[in-house]
Formats: sequence, structure tokens, C-alpha cells
Amino acid sequence: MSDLLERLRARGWRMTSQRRVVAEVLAGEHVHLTADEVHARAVERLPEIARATVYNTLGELVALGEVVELSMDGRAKRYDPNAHRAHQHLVCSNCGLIRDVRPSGDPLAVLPSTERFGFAVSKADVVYRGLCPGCARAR
Amino acid sequence: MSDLLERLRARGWRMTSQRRVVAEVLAGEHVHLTADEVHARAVERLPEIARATVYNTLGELVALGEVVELSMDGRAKRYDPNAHRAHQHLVCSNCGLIRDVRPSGDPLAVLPSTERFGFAVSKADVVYRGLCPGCARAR
DNA sequence: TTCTTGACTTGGACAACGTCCATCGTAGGA
DNA sequence: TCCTACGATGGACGTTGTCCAAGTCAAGAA
Repeated sequence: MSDLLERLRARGWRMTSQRRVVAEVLAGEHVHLTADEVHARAVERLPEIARATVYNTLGELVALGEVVELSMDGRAKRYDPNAHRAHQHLVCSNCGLIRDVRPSGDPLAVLPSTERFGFAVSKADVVYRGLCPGCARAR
Repeated sequence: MSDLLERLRARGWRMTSQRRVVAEVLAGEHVHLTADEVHARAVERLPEIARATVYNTLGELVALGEVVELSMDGRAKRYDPNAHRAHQHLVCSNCGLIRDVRPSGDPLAVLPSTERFGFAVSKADVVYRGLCPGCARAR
């Protein structure tokens, strides 16, 4: 977490109280928050922080590669602070719970060149879907 | 395309001119349209069709499994009429072009049970990302 | 064919999420 | 300490999608 602040400062990121709070909120809980959830938690520490500032800061963190943006369904984007470790996501089809998972092997390997249509393919984002233990039990 | 209309009728779907036009628009072009694009094309054939009707109809087609809904980035959802053939998507990181692709093997196979955390995992949605030939050339 | 009825459509208000912009404030170097 | 360019503010605005009450119509019954 202060790792994150260190890295940002080293990159010449101008440090403001707002940016610090947003970074701390993200690093503090290893869940996948929406922008408004980040804003709600940030407001607890810095009451007058603006929604636009949270959006701006999240966008910058994504551009810097420090945070991964997830657009799961048609709902609000979620922000994943676990950007330093390659992983995919496992999502409950019922309640929306998200877990980080690490498949074995490279997901890109299963896409033959005949199926790449001349694209320079550089990554694969995988969303595994199913029922989480809680929702499966409730059925 | 009339395949689609046949299947829908066989399932007891009440056939209206609006539903017919939406289904025809989807089946007619094998691209991935947004709801508003579907509406725009539908209006050319049936000037007074309402936006809400297009949304309703698309939602029903998705529920029936005749169309796949894609939430790529944070933008509008796209609708893929190619639901009868299992496939994944290849997306240009620059221009957003989408192609259907068929990876070899089952993407679920690479997720070990120790990484499933008790979920009953039933499917994997994969988005391969990279530059399409046109965008790669323009760089 | 006409009647009947419940499913479908309409259009406009509303809501969620996100962006933009003019103005104000301040971090950090001189 | 002072300057100034970069960041923050907050409210208007845009896009995408949902909801609802009232009107319309497809399709089976007679």
C-alpha cells in the first residue's frame, strides 16, 4: 500500500490528499470496488472529496497500470488493485461476487494463428462464471 | 434468419411486426450491434418502433438463448446473433472491432479445482485483445 | 368473420454511471 | 516565501438503460 504511494511518487505523480486517500482506499481492501464505493469510503476520511476527483484518479491509476478496470456486466466498472499479479476473474452468476483466480497455463496459447485473423493479439481476459458456494447452497 | 423466426414461433413467441423487424435486423448482418444501432436500423423499416420495444425484444432474445449479450468496455452492450455456435471474441484495442473466434479446447479446462474456491463453474467468457490488421498498419 | 383478452407497444419520465468544464486551490520548485 | 502549473471542485450534461400507465393488437374461440 505504501508501496503504491512510493511507486507513484517515484513516477513524478503529484501527491495530494485526495489522491492519497483514493490510493489508500484501493490498497486497503482487496475487494473490487466501484467508483462510487471508492468515493463513499474516501468521503469518510476526507469529507469534501469530489466524485469527479475519484473518477479522475482512478482513471490515472489505470493508465499507470497500478489498477485494473473491470467491466463485468452492464453495471458500474470495478477497480482491482491487484494489478501486479496476472490473474483472471471468477464471478458468481447469482450474487455477483468476484474472486481473483490464476488459471494454469497461458490463455492465449489456445487461440490458433488461423483464428487470429491478422490481429496482433497481446492478452486474454477471462471471466469464469458459476455459482458461488453460498448461492449454490441456497438453491 | 427465417430459421430464427421459425424457432421463435415454435416456442410460442407472439409474433408482432416490431419483433419481426428486430429479429431480422439482428440476423441480417453478422456484426455486433448496440441496442441503439438495432433501433436505428429497425426504424428504417418500421418508423414508429419505440426504443423501449427494442430493449425489451433484445432482452427476450437473450433470455431465450437466441442472442448473446456482450458488455465489452464500459460502453453500450452489443448483441451477437451467433448464439448457436460456441465462440469467444477478439477485440481490437484501438478501434473496437470485434470478431468471433473459436479457440481450440475448452477454456474451462485450465482452471484447476484448487482455483475454483467451491464455485460450480459453468462457463468461461474470453476476450482476446490486440490490434487488428488495419490499426496495426496505421501505427 | 368477428369477438375477446391478455400480451405487447408506446413515449416520456426517471435512474445509474460517467464526462466535461470554468473556476478555485495548492504542491512543490525557485 | 512566492509562483505557477497542475489538480480539485461541483454542477451541468450526455449516454445507456429501465419503468410505467395507457393504448393497441395477435391469435384463439365461437
